[in-house]
Amino acid sequence: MEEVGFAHFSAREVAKRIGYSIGTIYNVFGSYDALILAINGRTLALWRDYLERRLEQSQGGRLGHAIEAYFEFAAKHRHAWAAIYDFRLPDDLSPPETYQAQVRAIFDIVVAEVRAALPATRKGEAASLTRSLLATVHGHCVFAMNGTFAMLGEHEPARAVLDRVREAVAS
Amino acid sequence: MEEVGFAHFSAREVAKRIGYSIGTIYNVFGSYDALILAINGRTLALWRDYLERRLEQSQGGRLGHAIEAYFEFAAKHRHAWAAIYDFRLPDDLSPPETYQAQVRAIFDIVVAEVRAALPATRKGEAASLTRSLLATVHGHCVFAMNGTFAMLGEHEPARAVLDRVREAVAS
DNA sequence: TCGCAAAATTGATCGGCGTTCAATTATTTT
DNA sequence: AAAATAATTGAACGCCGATCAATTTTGCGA
Repeated sequence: MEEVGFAHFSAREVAKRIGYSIGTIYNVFGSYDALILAINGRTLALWRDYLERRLEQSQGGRLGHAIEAYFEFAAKHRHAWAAIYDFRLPDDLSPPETYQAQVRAIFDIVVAEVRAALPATRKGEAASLTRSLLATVHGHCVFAMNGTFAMLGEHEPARAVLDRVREAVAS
Repeated sequence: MEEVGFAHFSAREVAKRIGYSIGTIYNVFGSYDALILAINGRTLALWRDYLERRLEQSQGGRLGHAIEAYFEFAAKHRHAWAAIYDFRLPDDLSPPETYQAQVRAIFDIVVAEVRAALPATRKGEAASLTRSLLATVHGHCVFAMNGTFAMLGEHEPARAVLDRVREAVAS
């Protein structure tokens, strides 16, 4: 996935590379979708690790470092990161609980940082504000990675989104 | 595309539905990627029309109406809208100029609204701020459409993003 | 109207994909 | 060693994007 990206990823190629047959892949994962979900879940775990390590070695400006971690991970693992969003389950299915837990684990890390950055009177907004700020950072990261920002003449997406986050926390 | 979504879209099915053979599709569009680009370009045009009409019948709170238009269009044309972002050209290619012009046309409409909402002293920031706010709205729309917000307990994404936009314009 | 060059259209063919499942091989248990 | 269980295989199916020689349709000058 990392190498070829979501569009050119194939279960057959996975089988070839690990020295098993295509049938074994299906015995283990059950379906193509489940294989993708397993890979994306693993990517989320790597992403959380990356974020945690990046925050460990951070003293001040922790929100800024969290944003940098978001952009850096997406840049270092373009294809694997994009696959998280390129893949969509059929409308009538939800991701497995283990997958949802991975998403919430990343969310929880960021909530703690946002809450710490908020004045005492606003700490109750932390969860709601974090959802919004994650979406904000994600939007900037998407436009940075897919060329939309380049098309519109934006060359400092990380700085732009940090401005947005600071405004929201300070408002 | 509208009907089956990017993942299940196929040039062969298009040929079947319009009563031509697969070969003719390739003679006209040249490649699968070019066909997708043509469809996505058309979706962008529909999107711009939708935005323009929505702003025509708007007196005050025009930025709010623009955001609503973003969300409404994405919801009304889920699959076609998602296809704009699901499709990625090979890394060494840029979208054709006509496609880029469609993107800029939408951008220009929003810049005018942002500029109008900005105090005189800040109108110079309009372009840069609009790029950032478009990314902000896009991020919220993505999380609303792909279930991330539902997973995290956010049920009013449009309200949240309007808060962000107002903060940025008023900051 | 006819003949013919240019343009448009076709669909068989190729290699590759997700998916299935009867057959086979390997492992464990008795 | 034999039987039972588990793991693995890969041919077969229908679909896909892509190609291109063969065919059909169109346009136009004589």
